[in-house]
Amino acid sequence: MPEPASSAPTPAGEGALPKTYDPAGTEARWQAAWEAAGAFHPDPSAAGEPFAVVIPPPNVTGSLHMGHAFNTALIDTIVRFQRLQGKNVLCLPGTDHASIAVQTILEKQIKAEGASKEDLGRDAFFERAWAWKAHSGGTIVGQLRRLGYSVDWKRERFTLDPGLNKSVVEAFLRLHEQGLIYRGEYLVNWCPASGSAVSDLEVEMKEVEGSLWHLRYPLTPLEDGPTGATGATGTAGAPAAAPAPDHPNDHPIDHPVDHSIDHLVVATTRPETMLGDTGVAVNPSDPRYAHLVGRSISLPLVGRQIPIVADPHVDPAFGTGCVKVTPAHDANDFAIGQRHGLPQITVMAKDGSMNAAAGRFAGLDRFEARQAVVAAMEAEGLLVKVEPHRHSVPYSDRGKVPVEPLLSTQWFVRTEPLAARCRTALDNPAGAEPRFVPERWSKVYRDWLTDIRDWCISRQLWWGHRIPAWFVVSETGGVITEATPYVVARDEAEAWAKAEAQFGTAGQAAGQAAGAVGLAAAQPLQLEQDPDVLDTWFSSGLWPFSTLGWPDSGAADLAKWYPTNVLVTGFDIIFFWVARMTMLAGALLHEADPNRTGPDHLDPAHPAAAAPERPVGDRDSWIPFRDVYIHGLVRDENNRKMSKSAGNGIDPLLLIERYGADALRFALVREVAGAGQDIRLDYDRKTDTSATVEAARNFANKLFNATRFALMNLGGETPASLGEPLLAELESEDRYILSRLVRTSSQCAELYGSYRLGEAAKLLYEFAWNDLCDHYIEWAKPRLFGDDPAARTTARRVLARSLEALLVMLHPLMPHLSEDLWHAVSGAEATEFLALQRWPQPDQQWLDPSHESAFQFGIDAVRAIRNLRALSAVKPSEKLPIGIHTPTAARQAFVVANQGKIARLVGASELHWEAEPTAGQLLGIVDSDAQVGLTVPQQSLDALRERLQKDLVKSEKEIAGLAGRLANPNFAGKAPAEVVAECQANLAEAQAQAELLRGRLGELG
RNA sequence: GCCCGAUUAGCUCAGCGGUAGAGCGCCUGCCUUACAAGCAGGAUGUCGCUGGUUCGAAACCGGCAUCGGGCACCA
Repeated sequence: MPEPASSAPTPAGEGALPKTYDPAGTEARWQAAWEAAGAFHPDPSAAGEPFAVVIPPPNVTGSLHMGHAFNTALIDTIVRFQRLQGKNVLCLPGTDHASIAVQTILEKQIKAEGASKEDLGRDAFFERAWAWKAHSGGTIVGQLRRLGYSVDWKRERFTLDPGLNKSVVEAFLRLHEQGLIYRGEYLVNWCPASGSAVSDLEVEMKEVEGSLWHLRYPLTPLEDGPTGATGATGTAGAPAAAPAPDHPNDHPIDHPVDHSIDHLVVATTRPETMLGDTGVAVNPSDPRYAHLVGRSISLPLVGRQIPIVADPHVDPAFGTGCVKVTPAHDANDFAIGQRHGLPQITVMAKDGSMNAAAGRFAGLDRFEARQAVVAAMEAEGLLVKVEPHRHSVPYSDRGKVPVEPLLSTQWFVRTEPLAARCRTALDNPAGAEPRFVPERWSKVYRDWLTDIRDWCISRQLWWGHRIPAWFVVSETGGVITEATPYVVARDEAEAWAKAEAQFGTAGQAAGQAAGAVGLAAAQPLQLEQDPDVLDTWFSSGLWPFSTLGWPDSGAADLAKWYPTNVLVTGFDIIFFWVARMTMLAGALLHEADPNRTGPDHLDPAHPAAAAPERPVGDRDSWIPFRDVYIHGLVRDENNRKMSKSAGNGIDPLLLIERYGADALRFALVREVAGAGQDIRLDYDRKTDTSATVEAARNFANKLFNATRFALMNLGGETPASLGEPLLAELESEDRYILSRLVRTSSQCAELYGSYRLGEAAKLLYEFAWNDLCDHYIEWAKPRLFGDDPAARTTARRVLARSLEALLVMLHPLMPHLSEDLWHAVSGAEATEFLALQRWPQPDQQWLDPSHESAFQFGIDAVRAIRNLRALSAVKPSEKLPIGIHTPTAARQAFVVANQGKIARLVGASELHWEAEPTAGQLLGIVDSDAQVGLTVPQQSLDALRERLQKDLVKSEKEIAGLAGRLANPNFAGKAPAEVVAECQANLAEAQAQAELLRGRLGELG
């Protein structure tokens, strides 16, 4: 016995064995053993087809929930299966720094201490952040280990570690060089709570009950109206001036031009933004207002003269058909403003309060300002009405407050060229890249890549990758503005070099070095690194290659394992993550060329360079993963998505402690049969129990006991020492289980390989519980318990083979249990691992459906007898004479050959067989060709009669259906011949059975 | 508004052209020396509704209903 298996089954004779499996000790032991042996630390130069998965790095925001356990169970099942296929498997773990989420947590903590991050300063803040990372990351890694994740911990990465920072900087630099990153002032989603810009994806629309305020905007009288004011909108006048004469419908006759209009009414959900209005827009084809286009409005409360412009965006049917235009605070207005050259006036500060441009409202919070503006308008008699209005408001995912569209200078990734490349890959005629499983998600992915908007990647945060751009602040008076020139560089030294080359005057380098030495240069060069950091998803987007060593293309891991084989993740991050990875890979690895010069050249001396890896020239092989397996979410007992924020998450460790990691894993995977569908976990919060996981735990225990039984009956032998079963010596149940084994091993491999993991789990469950335990072992017991050495050896061989193969196949799903039991059964050294064995290759000769069906008759006959016994009043323990009646020679032979086994299984004092039943027996029907009979006192026949009646009704119903079908000439004419034949056979069978049933009923009276 | 799922036994879900399955639960009986976390036997469904295609539909197509999700969004 291997030492690690202290609580594992031990061969008979070593004293009392536990009757139940105790997962806790076993799981911890094997996790330690695997890791100590480096079992999952692959060598890129080793042989074997590469198979790589990078795990979705969990955020270091606390601990993992059931969704992570689910993802882990799926990935680990896949990679363990591939390892059993003999591939050189890398499964790379890591965690994500989650800028905004972690910073939010930390700031909350700091605030609770009565301070701010500015009070602490960057250095002290980072100390806290890294301490937090160590704590949370440690918890997470501990949880992943506890699940038995077969990842390579030596390659564990963190998105903010130095290696990944190098990738991030390099990626930024190259994208910038390619013109795919730009900086500029645009309207961005501003989260006042976190004080940062966020991307479109981090904004969630929420329906709220708001109000629609109708405000009166007086027209500036013509004589006062500085006609020059309309000059800026000159372009707008042209299309709006006269409705096209060839579109008479555009000019309804019941809208006579009203020259008495002296004001317009606009409707808004955000009255406070009126302070920043720079125009009012109407639809160009709206006859009510066409004549006013070009006139001016005197903006109330502010007094600014703003033009009336004509813009097709305005829906004449909504409200009054007049829209106030606030280009600096609304995306649509921004676009209108651009089209008409309207100024952009920002009236809010970055903390969500009103700024100086808001005049007397300055300093008020945006929501206070809303009330104040409404009150002021009302006081001036300009509030026409207020209507309740249900509408969507953009909320910040993290900050949980409405985002403010705000003009701000930020960095952006130009996404369209990247998205176009991804769309092309998806349209690859040789097969979509990546291939989504289930396929329907590719549509979601494509839709998002179509009409994509640029990606704002800068964040006004501290925790994250600092943007590798240095501003030449000496060019703009020592401050950073939108106009400040900058250089993008790998580090500060390179930044200085670049800046000098572009802007340099002699001496600034010395100035930098010496600091205090003031040179007489009129304008010494001053550099200042951008204080902002990058969106976390920018670094996550590099994950499949940054973790493998990119941009160092001499990296052996990159050469061996890129592109990875499959990405396994939830549908909720297809946009955030999957699409970002493919887009960034497209920009950074698309041109991958082994001959390129510079730091990326592949050193021909490196072993990876010579290894015959997958062809680099493969079309679109830059796509970082061949398959994307999208799984559902874990929902709670009330069908709600489990999440931290909803507070309904379940710590997987609770269930692991109660049932074991293998049980939890098996339960999660078994539930996933319909790939991509959400799974519901029936978790009882009061008792911390789950029937689903409990069932899996019971399955684990069943396997444990089956192995215990085997060990007690293999006489200390192992599959290897016993040798292969010999075909000539096999008995019915041997033929049955071996044939089932051949089919199960190939079906199961097919299911695992095509990500139908739930089906694989169910298949193995049935094979183990039904075929092996219920049927094989029970039928083989007489030989195993008997004293015929030859027969016993054959049964031992078959049992040992089948059980060992089962444990291998089960290993991806229940790694610890299978590893433990495999050691016990195989007698393998403690230094050997099931995890590194090969998928079973049972002898194809064993496959024999005719033997399977022959044995199935035995199963059916036993069941029929047991059923009959249950109906009779005979005590279960009482042995009695039993007969099996069948005219078929093969079946008679089967009964003869298995007489003792069957007698044992049905509690027969004597088992006889005859073609026809003898009189005086209580008879049960197996099928039209076989009956079973008990010799019992004629009592309690009512139950039997009832049963037979029921069967007869069923039979007759079947006959009616089948006969009806066959009577239809179209059926006989059009259905395939084999279907018709089958139908006829079924009918004959049903008729024969009905005949027997009637006979029995007749006898019973 | 656009797109996508789901609707099958009491519950959770498979099945996706040949006439309905599993697990749990339920009923009955068993401490049968691997396992009561077990064994044996059993019951349970007009497969959401409605048209159509087909010899044949739970499955394929159209419509409807209910539930859920995603995207977009007019002040």
